[in-house]
Amino acid sequence: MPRISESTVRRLSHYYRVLEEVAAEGQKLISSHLLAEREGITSAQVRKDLSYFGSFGRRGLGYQVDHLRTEIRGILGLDRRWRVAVVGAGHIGSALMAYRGFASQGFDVVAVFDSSPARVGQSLGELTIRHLDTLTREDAIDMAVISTPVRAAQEVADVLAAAGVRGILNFAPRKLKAPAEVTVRAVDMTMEFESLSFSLSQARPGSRRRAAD
Amino acid sequence: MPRISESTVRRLSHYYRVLEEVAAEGQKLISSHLLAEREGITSAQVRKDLSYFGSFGRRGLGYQVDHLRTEIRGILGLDRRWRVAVVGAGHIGSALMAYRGFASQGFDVVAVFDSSPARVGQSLGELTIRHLDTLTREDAIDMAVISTPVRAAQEVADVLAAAGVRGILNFAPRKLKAPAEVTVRAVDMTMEFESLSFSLSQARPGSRRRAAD
DNA sequence: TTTTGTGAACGTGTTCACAGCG
DNA sequence: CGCTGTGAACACGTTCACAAAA
Repeated sequence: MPRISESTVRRLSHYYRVLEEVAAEGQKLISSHLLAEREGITSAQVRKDLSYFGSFGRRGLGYQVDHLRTEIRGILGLDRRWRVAVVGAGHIGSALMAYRGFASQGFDVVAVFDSSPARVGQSLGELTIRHLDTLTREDAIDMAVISTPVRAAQEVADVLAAAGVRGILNFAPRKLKAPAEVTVRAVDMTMEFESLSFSLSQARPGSRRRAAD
Repeated sequence: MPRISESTVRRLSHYYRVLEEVAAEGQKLISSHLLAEREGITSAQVRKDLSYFGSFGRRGLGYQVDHLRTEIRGILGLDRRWRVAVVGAGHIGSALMAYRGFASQGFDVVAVFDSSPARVGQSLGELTIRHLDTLTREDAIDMAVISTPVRAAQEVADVLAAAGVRGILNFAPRKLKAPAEVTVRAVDMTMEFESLSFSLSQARPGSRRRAAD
């Protein structure tokens, strides 16, 4: 099996979502063309992505929805539950915890940490906010969300790595250093806004105020 | 000027951030090597990225921090202010509005919308929540954040496009269709978690419970 | 000598196009 | 004939390596 690109993984998530919808509609079979349709993807891309993991379709027919869904669930590691910690119980951290969708997909937020003495001990949802110092390997955290201020982010990442956390989703706008066995993914809102700003600036050099009347 | 890749724009954001820091430290000059250092980028990449827009450095010397910062600010469109709307005053929408960093970078949240009758009329920060029906071109919104439930997202995007909004940052886990003149960027938390799940599953086939002792 | 700016080489991901199989 | 699976062609972004300039 070749190395799987990040784009392929993202598309697998997408296929999985489509399969869930299609399954809910009672559809039994689906073609690569139909799987591609909703995204801006080609059917060849779908087939290529899937081919990295096996041959799941039947020539002339397409893919069996239930079967493919099970396969992708396994590939993505969604056939188990993941223990998630949120570090930084500010706005973003709280927003994430409030989002119900995660639990249904296998992600259980089992701990929340904050460094503010005022916050520690308070409850957030069904959890009590803890100080990060109390995190141990016994917590068996699989992945963590860093939603702290940027200046604390690297230190938090170090503590997490030391506690055996193997996946980090970083919301702080700074590149984090982490050991090779820790996967770090970043969501950088500032960058997203700046990308939009760039696109909007490029689109109509000269007229910058509003869209054409 | 060639088409600029998304990765280049993201790196420009990074360079800009580094330049801000370096300028604050009073540094006058910086080399491509130093600009690259903090990210996992090569110095050649930095020079190539910048070369798409002009020749900002001096051979043998490097780049003047202030000058380059001004140039990148212009390239990214950060030399003006952008009128931003938040649609969906739930957890994520509120979290974004509470984030102070945006205003300082030129992004002013000037309107918040929600469809819930209970929410409309309430105040959020310094703004009063409005129904999306009241959005007009007169609001002169440049870009909008969609932080509604997924089922409403496409309809919201249509309304935004019709009101002349030219940039959308979509937090709903669904690909949005929009006219060519509207730039859509997506932040998909579910996909990020699933990517982590994939990485963690791949890392140690077999042992799935926790990191090695 | 230092460091930029850039064509050329390289590597990686996407698309094409068709063989293979139902 | 349908549609998948896949090598080959292609497109695009990154890295190399060096000429040009300070």
